[in-house]
Amino acid sequence: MDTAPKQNLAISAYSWLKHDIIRGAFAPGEKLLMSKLRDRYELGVGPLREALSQLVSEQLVVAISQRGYRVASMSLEELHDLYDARTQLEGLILELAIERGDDSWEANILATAHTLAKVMEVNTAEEMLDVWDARHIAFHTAIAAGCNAPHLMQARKNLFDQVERYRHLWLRETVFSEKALNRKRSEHAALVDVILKRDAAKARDMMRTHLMTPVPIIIEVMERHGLA
Amino acid sequence: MDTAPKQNLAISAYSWLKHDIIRGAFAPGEKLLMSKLRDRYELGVGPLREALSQLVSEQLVVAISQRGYRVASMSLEELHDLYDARTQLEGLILELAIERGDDSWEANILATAHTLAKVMEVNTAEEMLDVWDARHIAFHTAIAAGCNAPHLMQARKNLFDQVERYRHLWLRETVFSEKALNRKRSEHAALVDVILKRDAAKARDMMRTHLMTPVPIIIEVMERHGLA
DNA sequence: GTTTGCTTGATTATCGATATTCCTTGCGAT
DNA sequence: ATCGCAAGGAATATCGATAATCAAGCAAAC
Repeated sequence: MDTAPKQNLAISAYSWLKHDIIRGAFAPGEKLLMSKLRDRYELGVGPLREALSQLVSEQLVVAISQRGYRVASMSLEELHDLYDARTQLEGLILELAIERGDDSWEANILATAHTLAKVMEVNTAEEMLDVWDARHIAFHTAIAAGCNAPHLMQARKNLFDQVERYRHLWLRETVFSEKALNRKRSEHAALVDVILKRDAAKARDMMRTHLMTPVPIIIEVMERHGLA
Repeated sequence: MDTAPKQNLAISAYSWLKHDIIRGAFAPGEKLLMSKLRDRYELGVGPLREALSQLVSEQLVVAISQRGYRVASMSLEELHDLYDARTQLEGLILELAIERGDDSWEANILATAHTLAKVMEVNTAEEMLDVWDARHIAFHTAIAAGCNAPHLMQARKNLFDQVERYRHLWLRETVFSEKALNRKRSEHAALVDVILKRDAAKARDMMRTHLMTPVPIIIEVMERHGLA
């Protein structure tokens, strides 16, 4: 059967708002007028407030009582803290995964790495970006999943959602550069190699370096866009 | 001036609901009828839905579209995963804190440890529980704060909020037992000692052991209460 | 010239009413 | 007896209207 989940408007509003905030359709710090949001999404204030409440929990939006909602601001300081936290957490999770991962974990890493390595047959540039990013995320998630700790994975996802606004700045620079893509390709191959050899210390260091490479590019883009 | 923050009803509803869920006023898995919540807190459905949305983000409540909200269930499986995640994360944060902590970090640890060690002059049993718990949390938070990574601290807090329902089961058993309290006291003293010596590996092991001690007690209480 | 207070328009916060969806129960057919 | 289905009751989801609050502009006073 066609099990159309029939989700309620608050959930839809949440998805759309999150998407638009991450993609930069709303500027950091921008006030989110209920009247504007009503027009844009054709929704009542009820569902909107529910969606915004959830985004406040995720720290993509800040609420000021009696004064509505604003998009969370971005700063170099937060960028550094986010990537610091993310790098440390991903390193921890990777060590656990190497300690705990089983055969199907290894198989999934190889499968997702393979899929990621051959993103070729795409049409438009936007599609390229979406496809590469989705497979890139799937690859890293497959690695992390070996830690066998759902709540650590949840914490990882929370951090990732927060960093995604910054990361998206980097993505546009990388995906459209053959050179940058090739560099990522070889980094991923080296990572897989070390992980399958279960060399935890080396894998952790490589992962940290790998995760940190976007930071200088993001800083450059932020300064260019006057965000810093 | 008396800066009464004048927070809106949704925020109040969030605090009350969270408090009541953690303290077990609503059973795990219990359906949260809007009509009942309306009566209990004397609020409209709007603020309630906003509060519940946030609790869904924190995974203390689950929402099923078109079918309302339920308190998140509890299980031995989740208990083990939560404590695993928490222990690993707290260990990571402690290592970072030992590497990065400065003089004022050390001072705060000593200060909060001292305050925790002498919880004596309390009146009622309930007050004892609240005071001891607050100081206990302050002590551990002071240790963690040395990592100097706000977003890791946020991830830590998220995990803590989720574990608090389980932890509360343990708290009632521990705080009212002079023997258990003494054991915690000496563990804390030993922890402070090792931390100030900046012995990261040993400190991490001790911290993990310390955090894990409640687990068997919680399992016992859960089985007694038919939660498992 | 700066500050204070008032007025007015704009915005948020909340509730009650309505529409939609879900769940149970009971009846009839197989 | 069991299954399917329809009807009624219960609960959720949403909107529009109203009340409460805030922000800007102007005027008068110091």
